Amino acid sequence: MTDSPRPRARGADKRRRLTAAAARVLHEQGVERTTLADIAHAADVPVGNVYYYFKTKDDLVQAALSEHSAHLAELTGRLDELPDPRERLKALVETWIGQRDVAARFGCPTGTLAVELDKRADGTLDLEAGKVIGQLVDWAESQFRELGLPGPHDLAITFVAAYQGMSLMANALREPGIMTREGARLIDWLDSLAATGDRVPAPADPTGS
Amino acid sequence: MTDSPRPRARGADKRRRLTAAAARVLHEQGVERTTLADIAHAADVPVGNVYYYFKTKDDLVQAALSEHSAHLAELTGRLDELPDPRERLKALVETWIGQRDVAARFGCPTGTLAVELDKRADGTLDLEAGKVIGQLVDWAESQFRELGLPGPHDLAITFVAAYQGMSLMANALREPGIMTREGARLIDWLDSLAATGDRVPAPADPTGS
DNA sequence: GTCTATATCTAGATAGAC
DNA sequence: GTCTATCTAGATATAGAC
Repeated sequence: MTDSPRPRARGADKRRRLTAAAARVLHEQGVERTTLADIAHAADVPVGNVYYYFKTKDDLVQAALSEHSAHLAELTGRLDELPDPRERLKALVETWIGQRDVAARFGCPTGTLAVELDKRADGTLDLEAGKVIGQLVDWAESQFRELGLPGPHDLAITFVAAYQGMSLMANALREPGIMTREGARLIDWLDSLAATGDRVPAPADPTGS
Repeated sequence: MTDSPRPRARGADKRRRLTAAAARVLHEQGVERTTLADIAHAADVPVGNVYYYFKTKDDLVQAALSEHSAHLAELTGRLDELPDPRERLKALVETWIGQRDVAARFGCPTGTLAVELDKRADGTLDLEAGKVIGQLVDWAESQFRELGLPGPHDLAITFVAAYQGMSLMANALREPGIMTREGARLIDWLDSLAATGDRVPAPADPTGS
């Protein structure tokens, strides 16, 4: 508030570098196998200096999750500019297919983080990754609702589950082609929706599809 | 070799207990967060004694994977007694739904293990969990082939990916209901197959499963 | 604000007594 | 064959010099 002569100019830069490095390295190596030295080295910051910007390792994990969340928000924000909700969903699948090589090597950044954090018994970060996945579900649900499809929430769950499933399989079997084939199948599924019912209401069919 | 008066009677028992405890605890806590003391305690074996049965921690992880593989083989072996391949697949999905609570808390044992091991850069165990998933894919592929459906391998990938996806989502969002709803959807999908193409012959296929 | 040196703690692994 | 005591490495975190 007082006139501080921007003493944190380079400091903020280092914090940003550490956050970006954490997001990348934690995705590649997982939380438990990654040391602070790994992140510091990737960010080109002296090891001991990390604690000036982040009090604990978990704070860095939280920062990485925020990074993923912001990245997702930016991506969906761009997709929102497309006029048709169905085209937005299909474009998202295309994005995933485009990242098939990294998915086959390291899996979905948020999904694999969720798997690892869910193993925690203490209530520290075990649900934080789930929130980011929930953010994606919410966005997808909005698209399905805008399309007038019945059960938009369940459709969104199915949609995101398909992405997580194909990412895990591509990763476990080290086959990027799984992303391509399952992605195409997912797009077909999006196209098939409402082709059956067409009209909006859908009397009383909670099962959908 | 000589007539040893079964000195390994209790020894073999302890090894079995350690393997079973490893499978359970590694599923619940993950590999990196689980200590040898955790496994020893769960197996009711003194901590230092573990090394008499397993040279390294990774040996215990491998033993847990073998346990999961054997469990899967036993399960599919029972399903193979059903006359119709489609019923076998549907019965498997029912089994998964029946385990929804543990899936929502800890995820699929093999799938979460695969996610964690895939993060390893060294070539130690990073592909071992993928082999167990491949074992499931192979079994499912046999069923689809026996049904005379085109592209049985890809169908098997889709099938297992759906399972992994719904397990991960149920786990990340802590909602067992996802297993129920997505499981029902998966069964509907199985029923819908071949409704399109009707089955092309494959009348007497000697290779079939 | 930045960084080095170091304290502390934990877990994997081993030596050797019983 | 069983178990205890201990060694050692490495990682988080801190104290304090610059």
